[in-house]
Amino acid sequence: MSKFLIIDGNSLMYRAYFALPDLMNSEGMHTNAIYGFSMMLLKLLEEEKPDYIAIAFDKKASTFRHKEYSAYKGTRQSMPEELIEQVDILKDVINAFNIKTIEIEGFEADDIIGTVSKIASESGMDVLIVTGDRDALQLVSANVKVKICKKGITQMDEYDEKAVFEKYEVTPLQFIDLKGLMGDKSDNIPGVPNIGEKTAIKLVKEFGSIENLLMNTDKLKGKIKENVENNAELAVLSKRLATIERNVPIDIDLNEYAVKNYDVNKLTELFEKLEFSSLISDLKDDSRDTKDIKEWPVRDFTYVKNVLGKFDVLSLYPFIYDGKIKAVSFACGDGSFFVEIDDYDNFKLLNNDKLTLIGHDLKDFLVNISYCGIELNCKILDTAIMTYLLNPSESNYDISRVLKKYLKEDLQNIDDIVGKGRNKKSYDDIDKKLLVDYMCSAASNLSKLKDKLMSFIKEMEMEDLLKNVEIPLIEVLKSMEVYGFTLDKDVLRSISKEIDEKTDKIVKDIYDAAGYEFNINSTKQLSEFLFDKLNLPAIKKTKTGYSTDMEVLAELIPYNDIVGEIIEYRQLMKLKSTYIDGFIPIMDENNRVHSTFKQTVAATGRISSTEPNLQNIPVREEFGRRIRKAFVSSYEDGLIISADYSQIELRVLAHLSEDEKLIESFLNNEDIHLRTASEVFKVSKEEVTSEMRRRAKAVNFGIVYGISDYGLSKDLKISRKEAKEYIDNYFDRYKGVKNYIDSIVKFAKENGYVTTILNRRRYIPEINSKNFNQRSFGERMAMNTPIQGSAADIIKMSMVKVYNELKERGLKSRLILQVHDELIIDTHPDEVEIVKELLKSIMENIIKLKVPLVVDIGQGKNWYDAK
DNA sequence: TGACTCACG
DNA sequence: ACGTACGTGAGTCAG
Repeated sequence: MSKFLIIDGNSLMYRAYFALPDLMNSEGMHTNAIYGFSMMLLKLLEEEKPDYIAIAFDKKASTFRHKEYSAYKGTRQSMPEELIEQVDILKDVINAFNIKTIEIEGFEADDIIGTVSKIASESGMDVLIVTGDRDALQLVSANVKVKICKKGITQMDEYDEKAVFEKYEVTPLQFIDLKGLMGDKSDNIPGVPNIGEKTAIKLVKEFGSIENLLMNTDKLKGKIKENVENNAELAVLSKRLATIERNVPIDIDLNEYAVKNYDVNKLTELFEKLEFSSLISDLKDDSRDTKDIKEWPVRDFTYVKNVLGKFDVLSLYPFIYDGKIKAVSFACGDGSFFVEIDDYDNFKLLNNDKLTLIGHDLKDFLVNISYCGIELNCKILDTAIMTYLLNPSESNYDISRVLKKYLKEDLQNIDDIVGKGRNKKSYDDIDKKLLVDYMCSAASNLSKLKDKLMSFIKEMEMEDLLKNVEIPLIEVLKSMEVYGFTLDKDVLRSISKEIDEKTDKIVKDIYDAAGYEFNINSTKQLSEFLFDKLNLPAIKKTKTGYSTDMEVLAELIPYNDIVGEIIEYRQLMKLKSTYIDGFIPIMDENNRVHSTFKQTVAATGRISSTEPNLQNIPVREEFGRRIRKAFVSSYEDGLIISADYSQIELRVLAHLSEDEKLIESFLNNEDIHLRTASEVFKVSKEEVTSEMRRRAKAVNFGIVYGISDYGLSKDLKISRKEAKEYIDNYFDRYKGVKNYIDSIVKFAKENGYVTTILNRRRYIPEINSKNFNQRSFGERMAMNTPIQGSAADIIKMSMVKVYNELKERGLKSRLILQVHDELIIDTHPDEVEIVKELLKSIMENIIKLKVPLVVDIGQGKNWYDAK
């Protein structure tokens, strides 16, 4: 926990002045207060090692207490001449220590200390108050301690709650009552006449507070009773005067009080003038010790420039806050340092093709600066992606987790520094020291992390995958994100209107049928309507009640016409909320939406798309498919060109399994589902009906997913027995596939993982589980991952090549989207033919498999027409 | 925040 | 006997 040291400057200055003999330098200047103060400061810094420090001073002005009691501090003598002449120099010394002072018009140091200690302790710091005044004991709490000068200038007593109670037998807050009763000569607080420390302690112990005492004076007797009763008002006033104000209206940024190295040169110069030779030698010793450890590694871009002249590998870790890069930490052979960002143009310094930038999630950073027009041509390496390759099933690749796992480095969690949700701090409120520490340790560990990860990657033979696919893909995805997909708002609006009209009618019908109004979006209320009101049969249960999903509703259609309307309502609401209401507000000034593509999320190696998800735009149903009419080219008269791999997963399966029949089918460019139907149903291809083909298609899907009779039976709504027959027939005809599936499951059981064509690896610990479900799940993953993952490998390779080819040829057309087996190019009208040729030749030839890869190209003025 | 539902390959 | 098809992301409700 951070420690905030706050010093009562006036109090310590007086203490030093009175405790030391009258020292003078050769110029005849009095120096004892400065000397003593400096001694105390050095000692405190060394012993307490605070993270933050501030020194409070009284401000010469009438304080609020004078307004209440004109005699307040009336007996105090004015400051002696010999001390006055030291004040300004002392403040120079403090300044050279790089310590900030706090003075506020109208308030005493006490009140500043009371307020600052409250703020600091409330923000979770430990506070240590140093003063010569016992009054401060009232500020002691669980995380506030007070150090009080005892004798001379070096001896101090430290008080926590327990120590206060042990010594004075009252709580810190009762200290105020104590002073209210006994008064204080030095502050001229009157108190109650004839009540001294002894009596005051007795009374506070017995009654708890002055207020309670005054309500119970009947329990007192003799002189004490008389005195208290006659001076009730005085007691209350005294208490108020003795109470340290803890809510002084100050606007304070605790970060500004982070401990910094003192300015050795300035301090030495001052001490020389003051002739504090012993302190000068202390100073030098200390500064050597602390310099390395406590160096405040905050630099600017001039420093970055110097570093870049010396090193060709640089680690970078940015702090992106509210979409802006607020700061960056760098690390290189010279150590690590932190730079606040005021001008993105400074990043142009990194534009150097000899430079290798190591980062963790570099795309975030590159996208961010790209929006400001800055493109870097340096080489890059990304430790997040490396970690993902080593194990793509992790739930996240936060830097703190990765460093802990691979380097056993403990890094504070960034959420603890910045805060989360409604506790998120404003940038200025973030503890700068923690942030700098966090970022510098992140950056300074990246290079070591990279080495470690690289050794594992080489061991697993994933170096090619990393260097030829995943790393180059960063720039491709960055470009896709920054470029965006252009939408036609009018198309969205007109579909929206159409949906509104339809749903208005449907909602009325449903309410009429129910006889009451309810929220159709609520599964709970909908199931009450369906299963209680209409008494329809509840087919499926969920954890929380009866299911109302599509499968259930479809079966309920024959029972009541309203069910059809409910289904339609659901579909329309989904379209409107997700694809229209969800998209319009995120369009930029050029009518584009910018998705974020995630490279480290899908365990199979696929990329995913978020905010918005452009990989699930409707296509299966005609009405929803019309949404795609809104996805247009950014160019006047430009086209959307779509290039999709035909049956890529089954082709991959043919390649991996080397199944003769499957290979033959693809070599002959057959209708694959038709062929499967003729095999499974043991008829000639001419005899295959559309229903048979539909079922065979489901069987093929099942094979890719890791087949089970249960899953197939559910999908086709046939008996498990029948499903099992299909599967048996399939495996009988496609023996190569059967062998492959058996062998991949066996491999996974023995090795604990499976791999793809490019050696991408996924661990499957579930495969040896004793739990049947877990184990079956593992087996299906073992079957599906090499297929889905290899397809992902292939299209990723194509993306890199298509992107580079468009770039090298200086074409205006852009790769803007990937949907697992499909690439979308926003095509300039002059480049339609070249783009189509380029796509087809690159994608079909990106890798040589045992079957050909076939790419279908579509084009149109929008995505709908590009099919 | 988790559960449900549904959009895609 | 067991009881899920593989991989994702987003909107909505309800507690």
